[in-house]
Amino acid sequence: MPEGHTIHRLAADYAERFQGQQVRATSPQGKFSDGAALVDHQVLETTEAHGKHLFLGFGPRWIHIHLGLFGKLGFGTAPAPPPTDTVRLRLANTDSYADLRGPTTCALITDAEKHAIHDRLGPDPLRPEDDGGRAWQRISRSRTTIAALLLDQKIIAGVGNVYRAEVLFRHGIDPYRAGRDLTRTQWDAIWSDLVALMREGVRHNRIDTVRPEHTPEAMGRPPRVDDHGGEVYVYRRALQDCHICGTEIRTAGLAARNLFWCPGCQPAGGAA
DNA sequence: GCGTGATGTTGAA
DNA sequence: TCAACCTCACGCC
Repeated sequence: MPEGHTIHRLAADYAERFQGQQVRATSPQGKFSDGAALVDHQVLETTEAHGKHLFLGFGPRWIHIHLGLFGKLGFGTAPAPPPTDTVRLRLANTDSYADLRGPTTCALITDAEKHAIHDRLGPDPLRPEDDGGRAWQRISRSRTTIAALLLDQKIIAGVGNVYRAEVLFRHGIDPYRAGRDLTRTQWDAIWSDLVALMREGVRHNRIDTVRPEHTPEAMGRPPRVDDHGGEVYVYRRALQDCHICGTEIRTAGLAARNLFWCPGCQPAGGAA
């Protein structure tokens, strides 16, 4: 279940196992048989991620992968077991295999098509050359809520529902505040925080957003068991008490997703 | 075994 | 705003 950090991690995982080598490519499920046939026995030259989009470079063509909500990648050591019939794409070499299941997108594309995808994505906190200033130009002019803007991949690429909720909490910002009512200073702090949080996410392959001084150990609470594996302040903690101020965490639908926030720490119209 | 929901996006209404 | 799509893990019977 992927936000941008997962995709960057997967790009590195593919590279580590297959880059510079010929791969065997198959589509046991059959939905990508033509594409797999075209890259079978080709060398995987490079891998790349932009936001939640993953690109595997085979000469002039790319495999474009988007996991969507359900997509999963499983890596393993050879010998690969017989694939189940939900495997959209299996890459394999003598040492490793990688099984892709349930992606929203798995398609062979040209360089031009890849460029078009980059062009419609905003800056990605995990791409070193990307710049949050580009996002600010859109946000500072928008009447849309900051919570909706953070999920808009045209504005900022790679942030998903967990990072959205958590970064707004960390900066004490009411999710319903309009983009144009943020200050440049607040946005710069959010962007640099996302850069740091998502880099940690790539490193540990999970989302942890709780500051050291707020960990259960530091606050004398029992160890946290968040069902998604990371330590967070508000994501999926509806009706539980905020660890910082004790207010009940709230949830509501926003931009077709479940939003979580603490009304105490993120007051409406409040200063951050 | 069945129903539900999930870290996402697109396209039609 | 809503349905559609893709898969799987979990809770409940």
